This record gives sequence, structure tokens and C-alpha cells, in this order.
Amino acid sequence: MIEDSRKILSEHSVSITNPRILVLEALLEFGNPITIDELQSKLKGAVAKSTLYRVLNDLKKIKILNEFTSPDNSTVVELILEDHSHHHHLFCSDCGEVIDVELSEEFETMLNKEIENVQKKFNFEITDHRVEMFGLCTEECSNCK
Amino acid sequence: MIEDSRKILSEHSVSITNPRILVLEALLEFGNPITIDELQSKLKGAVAKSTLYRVLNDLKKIKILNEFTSPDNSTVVELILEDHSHHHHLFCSDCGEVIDVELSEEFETMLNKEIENVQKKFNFEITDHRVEMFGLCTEECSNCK
DNA sequence: AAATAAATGAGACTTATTCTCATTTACTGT
DNA sequence: ACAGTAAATGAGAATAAGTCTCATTTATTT
Repeated sequence: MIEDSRKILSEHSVSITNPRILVLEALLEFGNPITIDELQSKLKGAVAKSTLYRVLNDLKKIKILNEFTSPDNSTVVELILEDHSHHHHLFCSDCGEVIDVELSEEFETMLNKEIENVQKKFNFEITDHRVEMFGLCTEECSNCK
Repeated sequence: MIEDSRKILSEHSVSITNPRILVLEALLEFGNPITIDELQSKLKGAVAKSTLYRVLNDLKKIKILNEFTSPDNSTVVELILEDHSHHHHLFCSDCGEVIDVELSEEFETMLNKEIENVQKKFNFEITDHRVEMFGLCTEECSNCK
């Protein structure tokens, strides 16, 4: 995992430092979208708060980190790995879990057509989009038991 | 507009107070999603900051206000009126404008099917969803000129 | 291994949102 | 219309997420 982290950093010509490795490792290990709070507690104080935010900004700058706000207003962060294809998010309003969801090809194709239309209609250049779903996890969610 | 505001409040059995009327009027008049900053400046100090937030929370509680976070992390708020049908949002990353967008029936039908599948797959009860698009407005946006 | 630029830690600072509490306002029954 | 009561408000203090400062440490280049 350390080697993965080093590799990621050097591939993006970002200097390899301890805090960056620790943050990347934590993100890689968790493997799912994670709130900054959770990330902080996984790091157990090993990285200063200011540094954590700086590292996250660095990762955003090199486009390997996605950041969004969950319905309960906490900031959620997620690594974008090469093998991690286009996907969307499902939020549990109860436990706060965020799950990656892939939707069907046909759906994505249709969504792209819709986006085309919106671009024309509003004279916009649309660069990105996001589908979010909210609800309650039932039996299977480990957090809500 | 005052009468609309009073009506909205009484229909939801919420007591009719000046700050609530002022906030509703501002939202009705603007007619589009608006940041809290903009809303505050429209109110020109007529409503105390703490009261503004309380009123917004009241409106959320009675489900006539939608709140979300724009890509530049400002909080955006929008009235949900009866005649205001299901729609999504288009954000300009340059000027911060938020535009309501309706997508085609076929798309929504297909999205609902996808949601059905996600519900089954993850054993979730999905209660809501949202499609967000990000980009840059070109000629037509009044804010970006 | 030295020189230099970049990154870090610690804590101050900023700013959005919530909270507290004394005062005011809206609603109820008479 | 009026008094009584509960709810809402204003003003500013408190909280908390995120940024900034600056002196020190670390990574990288030579």
C-alpha cells in the first residue's frame, strides 16, 4: 500500500512526503468515499489538521480526489483511481454511508444525450455531471446493523 | 406576494411572522435557486442572521425548501412550489449561477428503472435523487456577461 | 553532504451556522 | 378587543470547518 501511494505521487510529479503517504494509504485502505471526520480519526492525529487539508487540496489539484457534500452537510472525499470507472453515489440518510454505484451503459448514453440538449438550450459548456441517490439502507448495511 | 407568503405559511400551519414573510417574499421574487449570501443581501438586514437561518430551517421542516451545496461550497436554497415540477440543476462554475433544468420524461422513466435496480442491489429504500450538471455558461448568462 | 525550495506543525484566524437568553410578537379563549 | 401563554425574534456569544502564518523540518537536486 505504501508502494501504491508512492507510485501515485511520483506519477503525478508530487513530492513524496510522509503526510501524503499516510493520507493516501488511509484512503486506499478504506476504499470507499469517506468523510473528512472519519479520515481524521483513521489518521489518529498522525497528520496535522492544516496538513490534512493541504494534502487533500494537493490531491484535488492533480485530479485524483473527488470532493462532495453529503446530505447531512459533511464533506466526503474519494480517490479517483485509474481502474475506477465513471460512477455515482448512494447516500444513507441514517448512518451517513456513501456507496459507489455504477449505472447501466444505456442510461449513461441517454444521460449524455440529455446533457447535449441542456448544453444547447442554455448555451452552456457542461464539463461534468453527477447523479446522487438518497435513502435508507435496510438489512445489509453494516453501519445501521 | 405578501398574500402568497401568508397563504404558504398558513397552509402549513406555521405561524405568520414578519421575518417569515420577508424571507418567503424574497425567495418568491427571485424565483430561482439562490445562495444564502445573495438572500441575505436581498433582505438588507431586515431579518437577523440567526432568524434567517431559523426561518430557513422552518421552511425545510415543512418541506417547502430545498437546500444544496454548490460546487464552490456555498449553500443554495430553493422554494419547492406546488406547480414546480421535478427538476435538476445546472451550475456555472464561473459565476455561480444555478439554473433549474427539466429533463425528458423518457430520461426520468429510465432513471427510475435504474433506481429500482439500485434499490434491489443494495437493499436500500431510495427516497430521493438528484442530477447535477456543472459547466460554464457562455454568451447567454447575464452574470458572466 | 550542502543548498534550496517545498512541505509541515501548531496554533491563530476566518467565516458559516447554531445557540443562548432576554425581549417581543402571534395566537387562543374569553 | 384583551389578557395570558407559548412561540418567535434580535443581538451577540459560541462552535466548528477550513484557511492562513510563520518558524522549523524535510525532500530533492547537485
